[in-house]
Amino acid sequence: MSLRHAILGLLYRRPASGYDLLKTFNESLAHVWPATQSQLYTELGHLTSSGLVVVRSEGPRGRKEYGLTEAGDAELHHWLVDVEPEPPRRNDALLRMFFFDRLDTSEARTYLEKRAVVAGRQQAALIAVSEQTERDGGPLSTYGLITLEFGVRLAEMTREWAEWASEQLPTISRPETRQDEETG
Amino acid sequence: MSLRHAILGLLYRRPASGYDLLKTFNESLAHVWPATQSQLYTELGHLTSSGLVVVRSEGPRGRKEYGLTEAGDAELHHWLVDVEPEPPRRNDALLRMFFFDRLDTSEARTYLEKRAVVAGRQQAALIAVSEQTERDGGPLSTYGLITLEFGVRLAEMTREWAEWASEQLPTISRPETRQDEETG
DNA sequence: TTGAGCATGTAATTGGTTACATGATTGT
DNA sequence: ACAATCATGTAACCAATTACATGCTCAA
Repeated sequence: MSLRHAILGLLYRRPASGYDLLKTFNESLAHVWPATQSQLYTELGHLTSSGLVVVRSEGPRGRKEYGLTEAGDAELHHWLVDVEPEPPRRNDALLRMFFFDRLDTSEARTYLEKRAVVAGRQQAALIAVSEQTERDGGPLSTYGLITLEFGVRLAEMTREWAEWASEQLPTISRPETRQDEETG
Repeated sequence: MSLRHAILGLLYRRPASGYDLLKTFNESLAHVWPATQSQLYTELGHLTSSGLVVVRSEGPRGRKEYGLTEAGDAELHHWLVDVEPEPPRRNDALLRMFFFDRLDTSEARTYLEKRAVVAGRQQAALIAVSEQTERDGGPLSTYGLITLEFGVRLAEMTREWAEWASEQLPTISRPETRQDEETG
């Protein structure tokens, strides 16, 4: 469960309220680890109970500003260096490929060409963000740029793969015939 | 929710019991869409209620063999061609990168070098599986090979990215200092 | 006769999403 | 006064994981 670590990581930089964290999640972390308002407030409660964060100060409108405790700081470091990252377990796009023998070749080709176009657009968008971040500069952006670069390379790889895949398709249209038929 | 579609896709090839499906999930689908025994039996119940699958025959030990209905077949086709695949939303490894300014350069380098090694091993393993599948042949393996190729390219890209990233690290060790400290 | 493998199901818990509910402050 | 935004919290629901629970069949 990395949500707790995402919160610890943000609080390491500066103390923040649930409301502040939500904005950061939506603006910066949305594409690597989305979280909802509901989740954040719940998790801040859990983190407080387990002593990893603490309410530093209370402000207007019931605002509670959280900060890391020493235990929270240690847990963040432990997670960063000692815990093996879990690769994503599920991939909707790849799951489909397993069943493409159900389609005829022209349907499969249409699908793969669309994947290539979408990946190309994604790549262009990420490059734009990347260049903007670079222009804005600042030493803190180093790791942001490294993260973005992964996205750029992933999009590029996906586009190339989809183009390659559509060339691998059998040239004759051969939708497999069902063995038997029944209406539920 | 793609589990239902994974089940439909497998049942399109041949009728199967929950037990059969579990084996196929563990052997073939584990890396793109894992599912547990519990999930499969529950989902087969839902699919039956909604008329997408039907019990074709019952065998020894209470075995129930499921097959697609016409509605199930239509739903599978609809999903394959009309529904945009959802890209994975969460990436544990990338989330870490956001917080790497908390580490000093040597810790970050160690981490990234390990990523590169792991990705390289992964790539080798997938190439081996790929070559074996190719040798075993059969027209049904076309899409299996396309899926595997994605994995190979992803691993390669990850390795290259991790190597590149470790070169981007600032040369001086500069762990950010905490602004303030408190024990919960 | 016994153990491996076949075969199904339910319960409890966790993590995530959507929706509901409420209210305070601040700038115009 | 009013709207925008700040700010927190809970409830219901869904998907996934782990654990619990039971029993049959077949081959050695």
